[in-house]
Amino acid sequence: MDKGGARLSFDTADATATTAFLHPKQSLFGIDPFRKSCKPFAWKQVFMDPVDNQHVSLVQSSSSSSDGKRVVNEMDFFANNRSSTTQVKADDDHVKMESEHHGLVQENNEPEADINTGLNLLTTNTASEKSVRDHRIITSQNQKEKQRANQLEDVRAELERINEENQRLRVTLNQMNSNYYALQMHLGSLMQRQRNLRSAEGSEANTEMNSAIEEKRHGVAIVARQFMDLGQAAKAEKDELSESSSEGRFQELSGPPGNSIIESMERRQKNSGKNEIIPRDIPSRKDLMDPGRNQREDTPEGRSHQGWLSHKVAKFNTSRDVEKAQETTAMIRKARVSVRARSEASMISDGCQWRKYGQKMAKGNPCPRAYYRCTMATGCSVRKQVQRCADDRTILVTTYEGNHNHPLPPAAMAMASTTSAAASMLLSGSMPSADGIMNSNILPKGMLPCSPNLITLSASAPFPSVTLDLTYSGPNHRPLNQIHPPPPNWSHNISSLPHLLGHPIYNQPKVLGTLFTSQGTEHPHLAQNQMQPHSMADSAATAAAITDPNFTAALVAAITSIIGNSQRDISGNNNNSTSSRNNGDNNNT
DNA sequence: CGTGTTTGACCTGCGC
DNA sequence: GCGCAGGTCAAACACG
Repeated sequence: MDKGGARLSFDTADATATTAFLHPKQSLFGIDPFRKSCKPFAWKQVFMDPVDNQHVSLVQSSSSSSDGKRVVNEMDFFANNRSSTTQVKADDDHVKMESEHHGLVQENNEPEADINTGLNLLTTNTASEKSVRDHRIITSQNQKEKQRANQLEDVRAELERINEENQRLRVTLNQMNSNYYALQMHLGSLMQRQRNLRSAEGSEANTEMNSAIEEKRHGVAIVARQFMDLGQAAKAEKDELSESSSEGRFQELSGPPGNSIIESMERRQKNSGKNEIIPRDIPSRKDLMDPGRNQREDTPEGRSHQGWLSHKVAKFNTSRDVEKAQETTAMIRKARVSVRARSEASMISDGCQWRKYGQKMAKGNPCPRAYYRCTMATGCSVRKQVQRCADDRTILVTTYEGNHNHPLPPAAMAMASTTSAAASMLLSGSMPSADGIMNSNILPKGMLPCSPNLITLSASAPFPSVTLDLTYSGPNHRPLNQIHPPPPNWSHNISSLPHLLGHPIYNQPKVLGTLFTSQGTEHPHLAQNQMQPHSMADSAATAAAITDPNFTAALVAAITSIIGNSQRDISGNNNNSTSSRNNGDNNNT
């Protein structure tokens, strides 16, 4: 029996249920008064073995037998562990309690059984002793009530504690799920790139790749850890890793998906440079952490902050590399994820805190574009633009840029992870070649910006972007997970890929292989080289990421979060006074 | 008085 | 070089 007592609940055949809380140190003697009032000769008894404090018995007496004998039912809950025997004896008007009674084993349901309640009480028929016995019974009942109340409070407190624990675990689980989805996509992109490299390089490169695979395995584990702790911790981790591993490759593998834009851009640079090694551009990272600094970083003072990887910079610090690094910086900074959602509110709730720093009238749109900066941490580089769609003003287009350098609240995790994963997918998973998506525009014209498609990739200048369309609520629009036949031009239409969602069989490398094969070649590298600007492989790789059911789940989580928050936002904004100065803006979400 | 918003000025990149 | 458009800055302002 549990140390804190046991809760016994019986539902006997005659529909009487008795519940008692027992303390191991206490033997209980309980008589059901209600039942007794109905059936004067029926009673129940619950008691505990005083010897081992673990033996609990229920004794039930019934007056139903026609010959006047009581039928006693005993339930022994610990019969297997039983070392001493407690006997139960029922009598017409009293319970005889004997002192220590050992050695006699009485079978259940045996009438005329002796009773040993273990209370060490001697009972007779004298009035004084009866009153004493009654007093003890009452005292026992009072104690039982107190015990019960205490137990209830304990249980209640325990329940609250468990509930809190549950909430924490749920939050943790959500975070881990999001991280998992992002990681999976990241891994898929890495494997795709590995495949390309393997085919492109000779046996020497293959040897190198094998070591990379080993590093990758290690790196992925580290990725998971890093992704849980974005920001300085990840930065420090990278620093540490860079000292103990082969240089560039390991770093790119160990980057957390949250920072995968950076990694991806560097990968892009590598690939575009025909595998030449590009230095990890320090300003680019710094730029992400503090974009306002990027205009000042040309000064020696600005460069003085680059020390944490200066030994690498010196290694590859050619003017060409610097130039490429600057391009990388720009690309990283420009990589964007747009979210289209229907909202009456001026801003969708994404769990972060934002400060408006500007507003501008954009050409071709009567609605002003608002500029926000994340204020959850000093130096956080994330910015977002909020603008209503010109064609449908109920649609709010929110464009995110950059990576948070701080832990996110649970409410922000879904959106942040989704946008980060989308950006990662855009910049890495779909980029087997350098020129792939950047020089192509996968989208058919007219996809942007108000199409009802879920995901839209655009690599058109000046920066790559991915649009998550959450306006899928129309009656003519199908649910996300519903299976659709792929449209004929699906390979060029990433936004139609959600039509394939719901196929659980996909695993990204297989999908990639299948897609390459379906293109008519089994050699990814060959396929890549044969690709048109509207790259099939690019599309396929991205398709693999998007069609991953896990990505769907991440998206759905984000959508749910957004919709829920958005609706709360709406009601919240409706409560706000219609402040003209705020122009309906509510920065704190 | 601190915080956040507004808004005109300024900067930057790009196309011509 | 010039003009345009997007993006950012920062002083002024409003609000609690």
